[in-house]
Amino acid sequence: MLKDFFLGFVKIHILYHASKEPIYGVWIQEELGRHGYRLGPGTLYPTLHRLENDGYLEQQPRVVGGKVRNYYNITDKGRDALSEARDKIRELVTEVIEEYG
Amino acid sequence: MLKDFFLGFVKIHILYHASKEPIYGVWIQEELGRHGYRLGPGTLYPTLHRLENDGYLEQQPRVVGGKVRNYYNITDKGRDALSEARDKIRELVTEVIEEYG
DNA sequence: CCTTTATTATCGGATTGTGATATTACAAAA
DNA sequence: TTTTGTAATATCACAATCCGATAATAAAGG
Repeated sequence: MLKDFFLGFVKIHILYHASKEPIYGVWIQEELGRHGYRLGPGTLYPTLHRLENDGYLEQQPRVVGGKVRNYYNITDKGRDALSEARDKIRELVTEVIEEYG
Repeated sequence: MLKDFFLGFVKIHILYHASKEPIYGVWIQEELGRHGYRLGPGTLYPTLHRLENDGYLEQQPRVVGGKVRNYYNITDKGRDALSEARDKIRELVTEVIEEYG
């Protein structure tokens, strides 16, 4: 079910949060959990790496409480993708959900 | 880009249209094109087959103008998935797009 | 040291995505 | 009744992705 329909949603959530402030793995995992998306590390980290590899995010490791955390910031390309995603979401909403039409 | 974020959107569009009336390959391909989603037969048909295989759609072949067309209807499971998708879309909208918040 | 805790990394196999190409089946034309 | 045209669907092959399970890392506290 996640895979079938909602992994794109998850990626857009990630871009959105990264556009507000730097994020890191465990934090975004919990944030996604609050939205009902439960993904394990085997899905989460490859996804972050791919978003980075494809140029949507960039890494910025920091030491916090003695532990290294890989913070991610959104890139310009990521902002563009987020902007396009917003358009597509609006379209989807007006098509599929009547109340916003 | 399609693959990275929007294939779930495409599948939800398909479920939505199949919930309104029976659809078939070329028609939904053109309909998706109107929304800016261009997918070739190598993506479209396996996607339809998978949706059928997973129980979201069911086939109903008809002969139209002498040609066989595989019409697809949505199933109960498909309606459930569409309903869940609507919830997730609402959530995504209020989170990612301020004007609907 | 050893243990705990937080965080990130990797592995393996099944599934999926996709461009290119082939197939089907009927209609119309020859 | 063979050939040609055409709308629609099917398949192939290979790369990319998904994801549970498991491992690795590194610092803090004992």
